[in-house]
Amino acid sequence: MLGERKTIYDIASEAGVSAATVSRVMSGHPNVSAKTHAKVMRVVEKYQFRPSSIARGLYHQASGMVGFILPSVENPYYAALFSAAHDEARRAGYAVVVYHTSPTEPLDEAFTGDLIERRLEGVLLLGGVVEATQPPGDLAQTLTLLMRHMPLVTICPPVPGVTCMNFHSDLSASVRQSVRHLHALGHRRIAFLGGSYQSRSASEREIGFMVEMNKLGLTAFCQEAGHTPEAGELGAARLLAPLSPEARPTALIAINDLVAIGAMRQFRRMGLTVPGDMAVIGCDNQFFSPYTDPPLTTVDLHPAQLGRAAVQQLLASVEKRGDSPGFTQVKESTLVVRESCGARLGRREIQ
Amino acid sequence: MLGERKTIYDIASEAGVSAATVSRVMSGHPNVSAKTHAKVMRVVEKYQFRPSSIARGLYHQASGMVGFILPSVENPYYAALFSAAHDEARRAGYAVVVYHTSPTEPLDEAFTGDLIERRLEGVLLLGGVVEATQPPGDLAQTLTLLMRHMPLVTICPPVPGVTCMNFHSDLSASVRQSVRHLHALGHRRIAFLGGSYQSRSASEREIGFMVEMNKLGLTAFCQEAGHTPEAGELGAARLLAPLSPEARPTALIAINDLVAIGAMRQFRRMGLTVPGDMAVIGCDNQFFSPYTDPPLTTVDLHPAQLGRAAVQQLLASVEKRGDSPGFTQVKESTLVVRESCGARLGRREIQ
DNA sequence: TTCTCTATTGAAACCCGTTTCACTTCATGT
DNA sequence: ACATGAAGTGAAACGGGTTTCAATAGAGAA
Repeated sequence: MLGERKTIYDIASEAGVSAATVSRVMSGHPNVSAKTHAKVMRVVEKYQFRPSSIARGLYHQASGMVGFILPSVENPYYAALFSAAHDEARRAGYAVVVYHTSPTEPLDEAFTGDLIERRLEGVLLLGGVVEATQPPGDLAQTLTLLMRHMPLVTICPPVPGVTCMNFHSDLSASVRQSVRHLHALGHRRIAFLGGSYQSRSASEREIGFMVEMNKLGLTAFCQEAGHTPEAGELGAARLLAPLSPEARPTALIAINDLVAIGAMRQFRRMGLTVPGDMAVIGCDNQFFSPYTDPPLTTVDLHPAQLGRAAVQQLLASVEKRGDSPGFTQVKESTLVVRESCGARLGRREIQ
Repeated sequence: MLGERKTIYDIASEAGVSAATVSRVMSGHPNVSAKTHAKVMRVVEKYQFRPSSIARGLYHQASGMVGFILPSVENPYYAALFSAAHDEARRAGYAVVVYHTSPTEPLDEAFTGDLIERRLEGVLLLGGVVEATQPPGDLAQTLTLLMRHMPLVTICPPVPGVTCMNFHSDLSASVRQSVRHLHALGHRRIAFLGGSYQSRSASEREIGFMVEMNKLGLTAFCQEAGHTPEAGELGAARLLAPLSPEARPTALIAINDLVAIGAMRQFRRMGLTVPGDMAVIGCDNQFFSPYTDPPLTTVDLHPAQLGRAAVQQLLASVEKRGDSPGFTQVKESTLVVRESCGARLGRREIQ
């Protein structure tokens, strides 16, 4: 059934015209007589002929494709980012090539070499988890080299040493907002859970937490953990294990909603109620967050807006066909208040 | 900074050799003297030269790319499927081009035309939600036409009228297993929530439900709904609204875990406990399912295995370069028992 | 020293659309 | 009837690799 590939020449000779004419018909060029158009279209439809965009790309020196690099699409935050960015690129007629990075597939020169060989017209780097899997200096060098071949837009905290177009959420501000919200509710003992110092996106939040806690004159509880529910569960246990019930924090800010649901499970297991014994704030406002018990207070980073803006910028840069100056644009985040952090009125009121 | 594109001829003349020699060096052809190799590599590295895979593809008539079509990557089930399939394709050296279908972007001939023009070497169709957005007859015709140009593997219930390579989960069996599990726990009044008759994946489950309920001599409660938490919440309300407390089902099987968490939220709102007043079983064993309260009993369809097997089959077919016979392979599913469906021992024991 | 064989290398054709440029028609104006 | 111009069409060059085939150079054999 797989038909032998027809070329524009096959169509031309069967229709009794030249290849140039077929090309004009296919691309909707106006200077073709109605009669010729019909003759050609008959043959085109007979074979379901579609001109090869590979050959076309060779001539135009444009592949019509952009690349998206992301750590994993299984994290719903990246899925939301990816989905919006994808739709935006498709709407503009570009095909989207996806690349997952992982510890076994670091973003090195072998990796970017593939993007360059395929002549992608631009690259969008989604996500800041990447850098944890490889030496940061190498990443900067690899990206800078990549930028010699195509425009690059990143959606993550700026990579030190890389000057490119960058969109990201003010993660530090979002955590500070969460801290102030909890403080206003009467919480004084607040913990931060998740991330690792290797990850820029995590350390940015952690620093924001420290800064705000310090400003309020409070002692910060910090517990490193990963970015998954499992890590949240384990991290919550580690956080509380050495503390007597009176010394425990009364509120917890998780690095994301995944870690938050893990922590909440641990709290249930320990017999702690949310928000009574422990208020919880997550981050990312994922689809499941309104459905946790209690519904999770969280921070919406507006990934869809971020993804769309980044792609628009990328495509503008692609179509300009020249160097684009690097810049950084910060997107505001929004605290979404639900029931997982109530006012501090319970029996363990502190200070 | 965007360097003027170097070609193999530029490299050749600067290195003082012919283009053929550069080509041989780039592709690791053995018959090149060490001296020539070094001369060429010096220039290649100077310019970070990478041969255009577009030009190479033109000659070889192979793009080195496969396409994945899926309704949305925001549903974690598809994300898991996609992720595994992606990694498998990348491991084999193929680039993955993603296409979302949606009501505004139906899988019609304009859509597949893009795949054909780009000369993708194979297509993987992930997901059975697609068909709800367009007339089923058109879908069959479109896919059959597409198969004239490239191998097609689908991961969803077989599309009527399309003979292609197909992998899917036995959704009917998975629901029947859930019914039997609930029956064994003593439940007699069981409801099915979610999906719509337009979706094959949904109706397959619904039929499985009916068949098993009938076999057990029980009356089936069925409530149509979508595939999202919102739909689950609304559907659960609709299901229970007309029923007196005594007439209510004691257990609910949701079409997926998303619908299940929506329903569970509705039950909480109505003051019903899970599993005390209402046992719940979901489907898909999503990452959040162990973290609901109570942890959700669900069915694991092993999407990663399904995705990998499908891609292996697709690539085998691509590399064979000939027609592949259609077939259907069914993947077993596994009931994952957690705490959202306990034994029927409570005050509302029925029959 | 000369012949033979093999390792290396380059010229040219090929893959398949696109576009420029020149040429042929045919219609309109005079 | 003839000039002018516009519309329609085809030949050929181009884009950037790959591969075949022929040619050359250098090594080993006689």
